[in-house]
Amino acid sequence: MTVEPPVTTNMENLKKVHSRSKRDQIVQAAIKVFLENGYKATSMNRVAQEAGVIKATIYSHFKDKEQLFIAIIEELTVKKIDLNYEDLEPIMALSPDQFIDLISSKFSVLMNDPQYHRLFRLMVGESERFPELATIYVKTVIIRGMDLAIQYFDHHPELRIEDSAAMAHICAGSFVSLMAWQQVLGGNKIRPLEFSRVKNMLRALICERQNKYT
Amino acid sequence: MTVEPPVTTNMENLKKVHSRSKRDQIVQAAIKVFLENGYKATSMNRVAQEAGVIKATIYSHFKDKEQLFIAIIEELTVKKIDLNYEDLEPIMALSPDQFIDLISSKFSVLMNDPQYHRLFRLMVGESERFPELATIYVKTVIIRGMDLAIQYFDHHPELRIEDSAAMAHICAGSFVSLMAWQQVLGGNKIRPLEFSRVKNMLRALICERQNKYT
DNA sequence: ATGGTACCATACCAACCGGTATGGATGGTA
DNA sequence: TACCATCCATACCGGTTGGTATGGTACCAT
Repeated sequence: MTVEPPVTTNMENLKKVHSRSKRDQIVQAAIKVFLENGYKATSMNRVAQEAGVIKATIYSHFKDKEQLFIAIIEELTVKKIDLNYEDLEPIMALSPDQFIDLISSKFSVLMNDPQYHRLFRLMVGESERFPELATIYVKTVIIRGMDLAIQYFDHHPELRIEDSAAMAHICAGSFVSLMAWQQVLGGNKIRPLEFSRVKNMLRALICERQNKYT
Repeated sequence: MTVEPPVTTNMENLKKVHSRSKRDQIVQAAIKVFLENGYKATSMNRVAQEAGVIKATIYSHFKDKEQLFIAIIEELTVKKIDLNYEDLEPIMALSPDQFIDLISSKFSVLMNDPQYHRLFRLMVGESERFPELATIYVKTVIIRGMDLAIQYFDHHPELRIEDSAAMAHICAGSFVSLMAWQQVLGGNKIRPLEFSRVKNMLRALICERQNKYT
């Protein structure tokens, strides 16, 4: 399977031998390999090769494979996806139509990002072996995203939404599950369901509710 | 532990007469070990030990590890979950309220079944390495379940649902994603969201729509 | 120069992997 | 009785795994 390590002396990168850039090299390589192969099927030799680094160098920055894995998951969640807390005021002022457009555009990005699909696979697949990482993912990605919708619904009593958290979940869950079964599980090749159809249906559910009471 | 001595007449089996119960032992053990550890982290030695069988016996029934894995996934989908096609007539006659109760009760079972959570983890986690298995899962589980809801909405034009497939997805997706982030990812320990709240919100969205036009 | 640090290259380790081989025990069938 | 397939037990195979050891090189601050 694995080929013998290359004999190329690679110093093509910066001569900065200081640790920070080396650590980043390792993390970036580990992200790629872990996302492609999962935890158990990823070998440290492969990570070292991908990083252009010797294996002992990895172990001088990370205690073991598990710590490296934790580091890359944190990199992919708290440091990257971490939904930058934009000002809430202008968002709260949006019309329901505009708000649907806003969150749709955010989920649409995830729909079309193969790397995010791999992260999703990894988080779900390893959630029993690494429950603390699943917790990080829930806290930094899921809850933060849903809180935005909850606040919006709470600020718009004219929508007559009795349970804003449940409604926020229905919105977010519809989009996430669409990505899961269409992109991650490959349902788009069996029975495609357009993102816009779900978006429009959600909009109808929310906005026609509004009309009913105005 | 205890081996069943009497074997019923297995006529349908052509080649191996004595093998059926052994094969089932292996499959059941493999289900347990694969669901607990994932594909790569499952060793054939461990499966053999769990089945109370020697490793060579496994290889006399299955060509290799991959074929055994495929067999257990098929066992867990087409042969087990396979939503038994009950008569559609009585279901189509249900009121929206009753229909929501019906599908809620079905998803509620999955919500509280740890083995199904593990199957979900396995399917999502291995969907890139075993796309054909993900396809089986989509065809036998997801699509069959959604078709029921699609037909119901199509049979109830008074609900004024413009896109029955999108609506069916919103219902199913809301429940599945709830299981995913509450049970599979452990969100219930961070921010619990009751199944009944989502159910009631969905009912409100569907039924109040009906009232509006009657 | 000196010492310290960060890295590379290679080799090495015990443990385990998927899978096979051999040889003996059992039990049903003819 | 003899046969034959199934299964057990053990040992074995080449290869890979996570992780370590050794020894050497380039750099940097003193």
